[in-house]
Amino acid sequence: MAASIHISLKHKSYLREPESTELGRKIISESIKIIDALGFEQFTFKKLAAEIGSTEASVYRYFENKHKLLVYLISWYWAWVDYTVTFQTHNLPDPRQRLNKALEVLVNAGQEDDPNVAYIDERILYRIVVAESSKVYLTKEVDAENKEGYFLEIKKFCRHLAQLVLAVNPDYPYPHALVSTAMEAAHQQLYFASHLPSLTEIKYSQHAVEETIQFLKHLVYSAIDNSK
Amino acid sequence: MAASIHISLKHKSYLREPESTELGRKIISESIKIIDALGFEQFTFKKLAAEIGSTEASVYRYFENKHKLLVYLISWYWAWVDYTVTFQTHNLPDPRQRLNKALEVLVNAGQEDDPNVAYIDERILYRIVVAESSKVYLTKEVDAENKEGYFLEIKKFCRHLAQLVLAVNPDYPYPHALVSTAMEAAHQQLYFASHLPSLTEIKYSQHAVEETIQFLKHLVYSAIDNSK
DNA sequence: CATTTATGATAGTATTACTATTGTAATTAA
DNA sequence: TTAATTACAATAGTAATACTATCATAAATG
Repeated sequence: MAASIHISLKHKSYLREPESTELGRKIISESIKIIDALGFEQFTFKKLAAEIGSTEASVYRYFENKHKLLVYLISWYWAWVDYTVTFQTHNLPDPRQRLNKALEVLVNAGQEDDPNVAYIDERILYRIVVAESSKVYLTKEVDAENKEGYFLEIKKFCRHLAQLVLAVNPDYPYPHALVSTAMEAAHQQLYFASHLPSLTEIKYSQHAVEETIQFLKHLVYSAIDNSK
Repeated sequence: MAASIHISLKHKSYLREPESTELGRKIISESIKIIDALGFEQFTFKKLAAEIGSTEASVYRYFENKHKLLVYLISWYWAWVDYTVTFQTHNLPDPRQRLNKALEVLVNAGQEDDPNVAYIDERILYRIVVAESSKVYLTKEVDAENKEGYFLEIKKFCRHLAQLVLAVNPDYPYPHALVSTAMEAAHQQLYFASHLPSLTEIKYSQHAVEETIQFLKHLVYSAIDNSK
């Protein structure tokens, strides 16, 4: 198990920093469990407050609304994945090895003993990311929230992956489009495997993650190696 | 302009068939406009009823809730795209030509004079599909709704595209995963181009559609042609 | 020791997401 | 032609949601 780390976000989707207080950390850890159990639509601050033995009003002192809490969780996740990829590719000399490892982390994140944080269960958070993450930007407020910097972490990770792609082939013309597609596909294919299996060849089993990695690697390298 | 067509769905996301009455058709056409204008979260049956000069209770006789109305709209869209692809590829002899055309329709749908239906504005519906379609299956009810057949249309179109892929190369191992990825990517890349431009090379302009088609064709054919 | 800060307790509001009932005009069936 | 069905509008009402506001108090800080 890696040493304890601290992930800090570049924006303020929160009103008060949740990492800094006991109540704040309970809000994070318990909201992860409830969103996973009920889905984001059925998740309310009232249910959360009841679960942590606090009140709605107290939760509202940390986050303006549940959407901003989701933004926080998803941003935290991308910052954490970015850190994990940096960490895991650190000593790999070959660009292909680095991209391989990055894709493995992208699909596998939350399954292994990556760097972790005590009050966040990355495995459950990963399920939330798979099922709920597109809801953070598929709203009418996307442009305003983008200006506030709410998507800096996902953009940073996208840039990071795109650089790994360009290190393999500097002539590939769509590095960001390719990796943003792969980032979404990683989660979607796992979701399809367990809920809409006729949309994918990936089988819902203990090998789903490996199959998804295989699919993504084939997709990504076929595209990269087929340029110039 | 193609002859008027009738799209009928295989499931009953509705309580009463909206195509069969004046009020039903008004519910469909006006809900498309309001969801596009306000986003799905801000859309309510009360606002819809006010706009069409009816009442909430009357709208509830057609759809149990707004989620099922969205399921109806998105299902209708996929059935319509499937029909359009069938129509447009009908006389093309070469498998690559057919797959090309299918990808063009996928990205372009709603921009051209495809087969249409009087009370549905396909261009506006297309914007809804881009921004809201993943919300139909990213819910806790996905398995129950899948059993009800709510996703038959998207699955059918996925199967259709996968067959076109296999006609090009029968040895490609992930036809469904590839086309479900492409279906999502088509919409996502257009959305990113206009709201999160650093996630893609596609520029928000009158050429965004063409650039997306280029990207997708490169992605799909690289993968297909790199097998066996 | 004074004061700020964090939280809890409680109350209240507007909106949402419905359900139920009733009256009536238009269709359809006998 | 009349009787029965249906489609819809009008109205009322409920429980839950998504907040906002106020006040008291305990704990931390200066």
